[in-house]
Amino acid sequence: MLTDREKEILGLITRLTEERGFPPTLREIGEAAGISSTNGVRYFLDRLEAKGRIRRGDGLSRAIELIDGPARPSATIRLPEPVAVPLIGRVAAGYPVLSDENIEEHIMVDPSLATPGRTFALRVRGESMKDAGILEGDMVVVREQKEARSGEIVVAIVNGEATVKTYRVKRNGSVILEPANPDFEPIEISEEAPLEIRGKVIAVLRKVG
Amino acid sequence: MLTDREKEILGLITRLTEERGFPPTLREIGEAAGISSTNGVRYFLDRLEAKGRIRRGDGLSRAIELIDGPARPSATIRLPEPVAVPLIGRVAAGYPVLSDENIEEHIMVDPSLATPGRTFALRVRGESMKDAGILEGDMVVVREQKEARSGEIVVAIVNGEATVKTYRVKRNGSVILEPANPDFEPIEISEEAPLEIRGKVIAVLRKVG
DNA sequence: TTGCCTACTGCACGCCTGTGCAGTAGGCTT
DNA sequence: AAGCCTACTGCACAGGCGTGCAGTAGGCAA
Repeated sequence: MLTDREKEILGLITRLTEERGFPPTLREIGEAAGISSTNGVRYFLDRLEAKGRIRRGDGLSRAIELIDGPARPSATIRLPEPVAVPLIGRVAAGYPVLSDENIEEHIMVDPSLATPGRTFALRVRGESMKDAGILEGDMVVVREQKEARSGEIVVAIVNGEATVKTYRVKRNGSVILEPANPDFEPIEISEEAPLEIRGKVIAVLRKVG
Repeated sequence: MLTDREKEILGLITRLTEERGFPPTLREIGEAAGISSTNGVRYFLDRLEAKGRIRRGDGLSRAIELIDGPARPSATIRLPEPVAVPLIGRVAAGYPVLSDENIEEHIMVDPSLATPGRTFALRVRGESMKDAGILEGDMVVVREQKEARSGEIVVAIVNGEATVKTYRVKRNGSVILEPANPDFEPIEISEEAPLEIRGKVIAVLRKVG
């Protein structure tokens, strides 16, 4: 239906509109597409309008209305494919983390921060990892795994309670969960307080303000 | 927060934008609101921008972006629609942040963390905001704006250099950019070192490990 | 009554922006 | 070789459109 170049131009218009909140002018499209003449751009707008992908206001500036096509027209600009990560309510002992009843909603995460698959997100409670830049209310993206290497930040269950801490194996072989805040004490793992690693923190997301 | 008339004007702009797919001009708003002078309209736009309900492009026609944008007719499925945010390379003085050559790539962000529109992301250099949970290498999502309220974390240019700091207006009216790390000194704003605010940090993203 | 805030009018200026018209060049088909 | 489609360049032009500056009028608080 659309030629490659037409798709490209339509994608550009969509991107510019989304980024700025209002549609671009002919010259702005031209600059983005590498077309120096406003009429080169107009040629494409006429075409896109004839093909029903946009509507235009006569003589008005920026009067480009996008008519949503069946698919996202942005296929030509390489937008990364986001990953849907389930946001879970609680990490409880015994229960599998990724069970359906446990999933409240999904958040979309850039693929550079999370891989699809056995990944979940949860909201951090408490200030115990403050000095690692993980604050109360932050969301952490966690890759589900049962083991970890020393120094990695993990989600684990000790004493029936879920917690986010740095996993550390000491020289003498003893294991501790280390907070990143001098106000908190490390948790020593013993036979009375066994460790259940649920996953490893791979990203932190925070809404500011 | 808004006066009755301000609400009315904002509602008008929202309605016009939704009806036509692109924002109105000053004169179109005036006609709809019964204001004969473009400056009557401009008065309200200045107010709405100062109150953070819209953002405007300098000197550009129809460059009105609604902050709590018009409800886009998105087929709301169970997954949230991610927002594409351009990741920019450098924030230089005098240069518009959101120019095409400046955009390296896009990252996808959950809509709860960023609204579509004039938003960009950049990578943080330095440890000066460590205690605010913003570490070296983190990506911050920034809403482009030229002013800020005291206490907000901003991206600004002082002495030709881009920086992320807390914007603070003191009792005596003097302005400082405050780091969140005792190893760094606050930057005092003076006539020799003027302040150029580029935007406000609205989210922090970090890849761990 | 002085001042400040809200809510405008009126007008000139000048860049921004879409339009009209003329033309070019490569690729493909006939 | 002619013709048509895609994909543009270049330039002049008129009016759209935001901006600057000057001014007005009512309400309300000190």
